[in-house]
Amino acid sequence: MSKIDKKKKEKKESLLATAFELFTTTGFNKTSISDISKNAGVGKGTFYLYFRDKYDIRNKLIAHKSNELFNKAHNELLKHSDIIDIEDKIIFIVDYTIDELKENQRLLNFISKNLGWGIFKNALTNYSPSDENEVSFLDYYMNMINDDKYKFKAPEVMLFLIIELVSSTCYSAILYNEPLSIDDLKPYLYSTIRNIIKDNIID
Amino acid sequence: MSKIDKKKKEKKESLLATAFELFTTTGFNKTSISDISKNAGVGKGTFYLYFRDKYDIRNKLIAHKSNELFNKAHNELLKHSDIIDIEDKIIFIVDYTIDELKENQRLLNFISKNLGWGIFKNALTNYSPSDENEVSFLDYYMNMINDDKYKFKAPEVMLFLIIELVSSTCYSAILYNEPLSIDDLKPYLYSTIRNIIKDNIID
Amino acid sequence: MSKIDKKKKEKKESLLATAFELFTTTGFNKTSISDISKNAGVGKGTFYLYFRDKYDIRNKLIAHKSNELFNKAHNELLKHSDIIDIEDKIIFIVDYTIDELKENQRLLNFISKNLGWGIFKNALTNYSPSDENEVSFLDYYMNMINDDKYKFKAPEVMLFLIIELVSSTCYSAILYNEPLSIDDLKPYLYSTIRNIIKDNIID
Amino acid sequence: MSKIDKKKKEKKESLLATAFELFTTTGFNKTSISDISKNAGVGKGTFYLYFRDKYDIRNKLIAHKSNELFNKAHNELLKHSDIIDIEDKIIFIVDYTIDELKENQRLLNFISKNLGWGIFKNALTNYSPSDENEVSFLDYYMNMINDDKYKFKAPEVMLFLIIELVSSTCYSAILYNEPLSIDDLKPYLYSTIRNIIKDNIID
DNA sequence: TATGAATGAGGCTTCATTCAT
DNA sequence: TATGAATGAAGCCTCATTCAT
Repeated sequence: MSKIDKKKKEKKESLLATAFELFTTTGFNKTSISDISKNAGVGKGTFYLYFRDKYDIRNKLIAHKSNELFNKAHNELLKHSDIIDIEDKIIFIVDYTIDELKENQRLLNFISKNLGWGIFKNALTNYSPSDENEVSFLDYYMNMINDDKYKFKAPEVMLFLIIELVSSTCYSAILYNEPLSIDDLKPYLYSTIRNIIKDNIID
Repeated sequence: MSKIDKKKKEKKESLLATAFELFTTTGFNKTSISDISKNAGVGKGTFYLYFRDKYDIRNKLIAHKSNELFNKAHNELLKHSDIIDIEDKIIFIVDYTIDELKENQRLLNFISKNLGWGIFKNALTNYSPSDENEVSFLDYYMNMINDDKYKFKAPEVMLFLIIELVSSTCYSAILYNEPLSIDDLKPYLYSTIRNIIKDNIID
Repeated sequence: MSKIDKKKKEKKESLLATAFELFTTTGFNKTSISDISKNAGVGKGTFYLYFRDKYDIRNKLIAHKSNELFNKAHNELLKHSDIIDIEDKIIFIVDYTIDELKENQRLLNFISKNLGWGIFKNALTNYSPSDENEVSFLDYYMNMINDDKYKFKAPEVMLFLIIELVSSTCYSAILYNEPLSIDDLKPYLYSTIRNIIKDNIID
Repeated sequence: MSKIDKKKKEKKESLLATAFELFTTTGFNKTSISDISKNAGVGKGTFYLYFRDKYDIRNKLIAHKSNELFNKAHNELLKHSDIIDIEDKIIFIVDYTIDELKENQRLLNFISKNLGWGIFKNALTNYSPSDENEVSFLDYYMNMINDDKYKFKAPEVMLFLIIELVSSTCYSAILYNEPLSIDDLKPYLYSTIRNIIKDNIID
């Protein structure tokens, strides 16, 4: 990579990092492009060389951060060869992700406020891993489904239900302990998830 | 009520109605207080006599509209004396509400974007019915729980799970048919809800 | 007129006067709305209460200034009851106007750069004199034509040719003495104008 | 010409052609140097190697295009050896040029908006024909004057009057048919031109 | 010569809020 | 109470120009 390309990448990453920082502390609406540029140490015009507008950089951040999150969980799962059932695998990933978000509440806040099924799917589907170690989550999920000993009626719906349930309940539980703490919530949540999965098995 | 008080109420209601109209068509961010006042037929300064700012009127709208929604469902349920089990009652309310939102997607859009468990609970708890016919949803729900033949471990958590699951999945399904239409989703959804309830029964 | 209306009129006129001042000294392109507001002693937002944008205020200025100019000439002509022929009348008006512009080169610069037949006609036709002493130039001209002892083939074309000829040649002659001074140009110009008029007489 | 010089000329001409294209379609103000460079297929910095700024390239374009126009008319006139009188020659050139502009209204728009006597004379005087076939219009005109059977009082003033009259009236007539179409205007225009010329003859 | 990334001044416009009437 | 004129901060975005490569 040439010296110029390296500088370009640096700038872009500086902008992304700064935007994330500001979005999660100050809030998306209250963060201006001016703020982002200034804090990233680049000119205001430079922002527009890399992103169309505030929404553009936000969407790219969501895609990036979501995938990062799932890749971490995925890599962790790989280390546990004893987890075989899909139920257990999904619970593991959910649990790992929840714990991550518990540690990084700003990330949770940012993702939750912005991540619906639409953007989520879009982010995970369109995301082309630039790093070899990255894995498309949807591919990974479908492989998991296919490798399982059971067949499922509607795996996509199953994923949809689980993701929406987890993301919306965690938001409130982790950030506000409302109506109960995340640790207290977990048993109910996981039991519900297992039920969703069982419901989907074709006998 | 004096003539002056009537005029005051009229103005306030005109502002609320206009704000709802504009929030749901133009969007919250793109609606200015100027727009609201102008369309409500009152002066811009008048807005500030009744509401602190845009967020204030939005929150009041959410509380109002949410409760309206649940009251409609509640009144409808009263007509069905044959529905006795709490499972069936809850499904009935959810189903009725979903159908309402299907018919009024602008309302869905407005509420979903803004309604998390926090605001929801706040809205439903703090809402003091100004009309005799209105009923506090939380009171109503707790009565339903107590009247049932079963006892439940954590009724609030149960409600939390159901509300979050329903509201987040419906948003995507009704508005975008993603990942499937609301009618196709219903069986999965209701089955999951029944499981959540069953899980909570104390044997 | 109420106190408020008086203040409004004051602001508007301050903006118009300042804009004219800046357009004619600094140039239209180099004048920003910020400049106009600041120099007019009003807030930037106030500008937008009275004018849509820079082009709006410019057009209103052109209409206003053009009519002012012609009204002066008209009023002067009224004092010369000995000028009877339309040829003489037109020459008088042209001559008077040229002399005015000679004294007010900034006005000339402003009008010439912006005044084509289209805007000119528009300005003079649509201009509704708010002052009793003002007269619509086009009405005035057509009256002159009708009152004359001769009939004319195409009075509008005649006016068109004269206006375009005068305005375009004066610009260069007055402002730059190119290719000759306005005083040296006058004989040629007036002779040409008389020829244009004679050409149009229906025998 | 070396290969490098040829490439340089290519770039310059590409810039000129692109600028003309953009100025006449998008408008001078709305065309940025970025647009010009990009569409010309060269780097933005390259623009500054050949032109000082946007005004510089515009002026060069005016000079170039104006002369091109008159050269075409001149070459056409050469084919008509039967046109001898200066009156007829001038009318021929004017008529030919008007017809050209009628066919190329974008060119008319571009030139008219920018071409006053000052720039015009500048363009035609300073223009050093780089091509052998090109002729300096002013030289050509003065030759025509000297060769004629009559002597003229002020040939330059005569030219000035004619050019300003034609260019300002044509703009409105060709582009907007205001106040009449160019074809309807021609008789009045040519008659006026002939009068201007006759007025200038020294008996 | 040629490039195009980087800059930041500067323009336009909106809008929440105030306050004199 | 009710109004809406006035404000100016703040946001967005463009673009001429420079300069390291």
